[in-house]
Amino acid sequence: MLGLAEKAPVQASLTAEQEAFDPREEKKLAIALWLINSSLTNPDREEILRFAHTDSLEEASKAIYTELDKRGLRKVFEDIEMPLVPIIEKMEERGVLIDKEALATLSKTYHKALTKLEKTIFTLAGEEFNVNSPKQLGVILFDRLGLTIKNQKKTEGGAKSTRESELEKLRDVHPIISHILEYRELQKLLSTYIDTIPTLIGADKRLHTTWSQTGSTTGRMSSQNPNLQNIPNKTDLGRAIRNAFVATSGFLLAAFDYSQIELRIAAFLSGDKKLIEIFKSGRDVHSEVAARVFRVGSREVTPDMRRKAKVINFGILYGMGVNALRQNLGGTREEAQKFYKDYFAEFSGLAVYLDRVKADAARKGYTETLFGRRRYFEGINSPLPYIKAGAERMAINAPIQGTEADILKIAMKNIDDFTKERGIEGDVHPLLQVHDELVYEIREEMAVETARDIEKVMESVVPVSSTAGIILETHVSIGKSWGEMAAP
DNA sequence: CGCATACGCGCC
DNA sequence: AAACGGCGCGTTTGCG
Repeated sequence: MLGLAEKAPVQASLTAEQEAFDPREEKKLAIALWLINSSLTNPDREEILRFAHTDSLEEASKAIYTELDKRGLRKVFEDIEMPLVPIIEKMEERGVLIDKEALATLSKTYHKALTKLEKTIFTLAGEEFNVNSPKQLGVILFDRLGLTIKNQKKTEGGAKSTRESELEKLRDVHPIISHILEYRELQKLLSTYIDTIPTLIGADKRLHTTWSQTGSTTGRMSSQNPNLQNIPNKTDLGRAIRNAFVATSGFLLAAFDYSQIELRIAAFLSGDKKLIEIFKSGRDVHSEVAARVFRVGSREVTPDMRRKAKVINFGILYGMGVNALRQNLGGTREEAQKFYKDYFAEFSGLAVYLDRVKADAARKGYTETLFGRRRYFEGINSPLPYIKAGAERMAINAPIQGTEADILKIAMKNIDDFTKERGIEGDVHPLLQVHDELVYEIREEMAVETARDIEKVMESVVPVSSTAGIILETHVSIGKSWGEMAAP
């Protein structure tokens, strides 16, 4: 059947030199290359060789390190990324203990509820269909039941979207909607977490994710098989999954998170006087921002004013425009426009900074974090407005998210150093990194004391002289599981 | 049948 | 239309 010429294996043959090249050196090369061009996430050997237009790793090595120095990335490489390599290896090796029975219990409960919801949905729809299929669901909702949404969002492929934010608009229009939303939630929790995690547990009853040190364009880490950076936290049903992430006997879990770290970074990178003052005051940032934008006293801030301030505060970090702001706030375009204008009139230092980041990115082609990590932007000078605007949003976010990534990576190293200095490496094990949070397993009798020390180590990662006096406030909580943690 | 894509959604 | 940055992944669907 198969001719010999067909299906010839397209395997790149390894040269003797490539065979002999130290795998650890190759791993370092991959990291160096990613620092040079962070679009190349998780670069493989092929990418490394392609960069230097060679089939010799030795040659590629020279080219890559030369380029690393040329772009001023040596310090990021040596001081941030290299020390992290063995730490990540230890994290992968140790893994995190999973309470399989807890997940089995959840599975039973949620499957029962799911089946019940499905029945109700079929009754309300008047027929059976696959609720997991957006296509079939769309037919039921928009054709058979004739439900309509004004300004109905379309999907990439042109179909009427059934995503949550659209269904929310129909919640009060038809009783099937709330059931579908509940069904979606349970289905997601079961298929992605509750019924999948148990299949990935090792003989040691622990979950060993694979961490990617070079997994994002901004400097962040990523996690795969499974992704432990998106374990549910928002809803009670989802958060219950965290109860299954437990400490080994004789240990406790300790979670440390940097409070509002991205906004703090935006404050000191921009040098915005008022935002800096708010953080230095130690008060609630969203309330204080609301007070200033709406020109009321701190005590006169209503929950709705705070909510709006929170939306725009987060939006800033992502380069959000007026339209996206309106989308999030509800309300009219004019209201959103006024709010947007008032915000930047008040925080003018932030406005100037954001413009400067865009201008610098356009001029130089890249942005830099506090520590010099770079991200390049293909489309920053594109004649196509939407391409340029897209690149500008990424450019605004990159120094902020990237500085956060730098800080977390340095924190991991400094905590590792701290435990070695104390001679307690065997009592303090890093388990997880979730972008602004670190989770450790610490020997029970020393957990509280050590947690307080680690908290201080984290707050000292960047000297206040570099943060305009803003403290990188860190919160710690301790518990037997990731789901039931409390301040010590 | 395996694979890529569309869609949707979990986290920060 | 979309209009907000960064990830990984499950299910469905259509294709070869």
